[in-house]
Amino acid sequence: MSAAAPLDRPTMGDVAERAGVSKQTVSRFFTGRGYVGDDTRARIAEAIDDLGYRRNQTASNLRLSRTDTIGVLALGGLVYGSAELLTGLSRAARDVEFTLVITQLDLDLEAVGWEPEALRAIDRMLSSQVDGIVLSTPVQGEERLLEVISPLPTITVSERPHVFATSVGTDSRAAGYLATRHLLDLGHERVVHVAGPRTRNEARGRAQGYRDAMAERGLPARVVEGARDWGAGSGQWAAVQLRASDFTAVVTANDEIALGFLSEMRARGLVAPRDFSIVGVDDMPIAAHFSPALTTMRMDFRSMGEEIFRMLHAQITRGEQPSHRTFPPTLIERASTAPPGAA
Amino acid sequence: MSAAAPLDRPTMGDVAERAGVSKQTVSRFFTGRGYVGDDTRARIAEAIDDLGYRRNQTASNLRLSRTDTIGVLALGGLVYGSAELLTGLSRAARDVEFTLVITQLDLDLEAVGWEPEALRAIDRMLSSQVDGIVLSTPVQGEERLLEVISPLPTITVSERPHVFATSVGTDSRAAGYLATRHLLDLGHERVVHVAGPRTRNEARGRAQGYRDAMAERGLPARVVEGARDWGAGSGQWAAVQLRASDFTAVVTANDEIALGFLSEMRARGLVAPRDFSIVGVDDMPIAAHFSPALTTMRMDFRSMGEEIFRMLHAQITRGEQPSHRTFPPTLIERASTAPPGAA
DNA sequence: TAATCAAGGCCGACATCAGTT
DNA sequence: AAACTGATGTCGGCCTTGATT
Repeated sequence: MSAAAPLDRPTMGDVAERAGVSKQTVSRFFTGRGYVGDDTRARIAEAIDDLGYRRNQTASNLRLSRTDTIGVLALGGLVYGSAELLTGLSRAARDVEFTLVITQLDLDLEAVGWEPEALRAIDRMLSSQVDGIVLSTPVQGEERLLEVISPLPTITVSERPHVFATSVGTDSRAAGYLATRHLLDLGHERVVHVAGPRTRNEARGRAQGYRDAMAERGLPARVVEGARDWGAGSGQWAAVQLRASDFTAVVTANDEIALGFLSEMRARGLVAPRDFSIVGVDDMPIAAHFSPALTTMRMDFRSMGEEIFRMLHAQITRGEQPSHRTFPPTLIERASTAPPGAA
Repeated sequence: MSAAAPLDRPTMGDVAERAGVSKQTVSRFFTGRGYVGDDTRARIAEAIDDLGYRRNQTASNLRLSRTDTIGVLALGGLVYGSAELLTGLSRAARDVEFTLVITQLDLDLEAVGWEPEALRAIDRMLSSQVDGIVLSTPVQGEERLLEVISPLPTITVSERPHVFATSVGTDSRAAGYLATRHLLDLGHERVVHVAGPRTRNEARGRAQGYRDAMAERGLPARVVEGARDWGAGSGQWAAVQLRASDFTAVVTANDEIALGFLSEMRARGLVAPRDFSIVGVDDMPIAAHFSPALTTMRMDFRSMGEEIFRMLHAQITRGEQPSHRTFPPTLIERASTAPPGAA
């Protein structure tokens, strides 16, 4: 059993020899820095074609101390938001011929001990000479990771400004606030909130927005904590904790949790919006197909991903200073909300 | 506006100088090839710590013509299956300290003209000296991509064996077949199939399995084609095409399509399993929270991702020959299926 | 003989600078 | 002076060889 035979790829020298020029000229052909005559250019192009030559990026990386690569550290599962964010990052990276090195650490962030693993991943990225790093999961404890990364250009997905890094985030507080306001404006007073995983900044922000909106009206807040993930199971579990008399409306930390909540309530014969109103957060494509179609806060994760990449790229290539930006959510009204007692 | 100041990282030479040894000794310290005395080892470790030294991976890559990196080309959206697959790949890669370079091309595979973009992405990966490539989306036309990649170790996610590459896939035909059999065994005879995007091999496999099962019983097949993606909208659209008298049961190409179908039927006052039975494919976590809980074919994409990586790694490090493997689906019975006319 | 370490060359592309027309 | 090309050195680890204890 032996390793696969090394592929003997042609080098610039081979191309040069075949084209009857020096390898430096071939290098100029590729980089565009310096003159290459039309005649020479044609011969080089032909030689490249004949040999099936392809530039060795690793050699270039070493020489230039630049890889045109950014590292993306995605902590936790690839749920809707993170997947969309990755899509946005990918698209923007492709526009400027950058490559994404994605490390997904599917760790339980609610448990302890995920940090060493994350630090190892960052260490590997730094070794690989990535030009910048995106820390794509807002989570308690990210500050320590950012310190390690600095002074490399860094962006963290976060709602609050950071010292070491540019930060970009959805405005989770606004999402929670606006969702709650929507229900209050419909006339609901007993509104509860089903929170997301407690170590996630996004979950905390949404809960805070809910609390602020309730406080504004002088109404008591009631938050169901205890979600271990962003899944429907958490919504089902939360529904089990509540009695129908406890509330007339619910704001859930995201759409999937809303689905689980709806499903459990339906098992008890309670359907929205007849028996209660419900608002989710995210506006996943499937939310429009829930029964009833879900009113929710749209978060444009994809655009955010694109913007994140562009800001990081600006830091890398133009030395722009760290800054902060948030993306506002939008209320999407569907069938799951109505005034209380509308039946 | 100038580019960010280059970070002057220490090199092995700096470490060597500080530790009072030669850089070759420091290299041995890292690679483990050759002797390094305990005394020297300790001094080197200290110097590394003092300087905050980190190995430059790009230099190593160049010298060794090996990057411990594999490229992953993900065509189309990051839907449930592909996201789970990535998670499996990531996990297995981490076990052996490999890095994933993921290129997600969010192209419309139903449209023409996506191939050049895919070829460019592959070209970039080959330039970066990846040790192997995973083509993670089963799609019509992948053969041409595989030819370009060869003779680099390659795995494609596919249900059928390939000439150039190892292939691993879910058994979509079996999924379609078993889902249909389940309905037939319950006593249904008018069973229709809502197909997925037609350029996807998985969609075709599932449809074929459905047809085979129907043919086996001498029953006429009816397939609703026309889905442009794997989303719930496709299911809703399909439901609009059908009259209630057309069928007593449905097999949808995946769970999301089933959700859209359920939602549209409910709008017409028809609910499963009272008025019709329905089976999905994938067993997304949310499927258990649909109303009714969805009977579906579980596809273990995550394990498949892990296995894919391991097979590719075996090819890379031990020169194993291309082979083929499929992962069987499992029927998960929930509340959406019942004998016909069970109401 | 085994353990330990250093000197020099090499991977492949690119920058610099010198040289030619 | 402008257009064009080639020789040499460099990026930073790692391998080979050989010397010393």
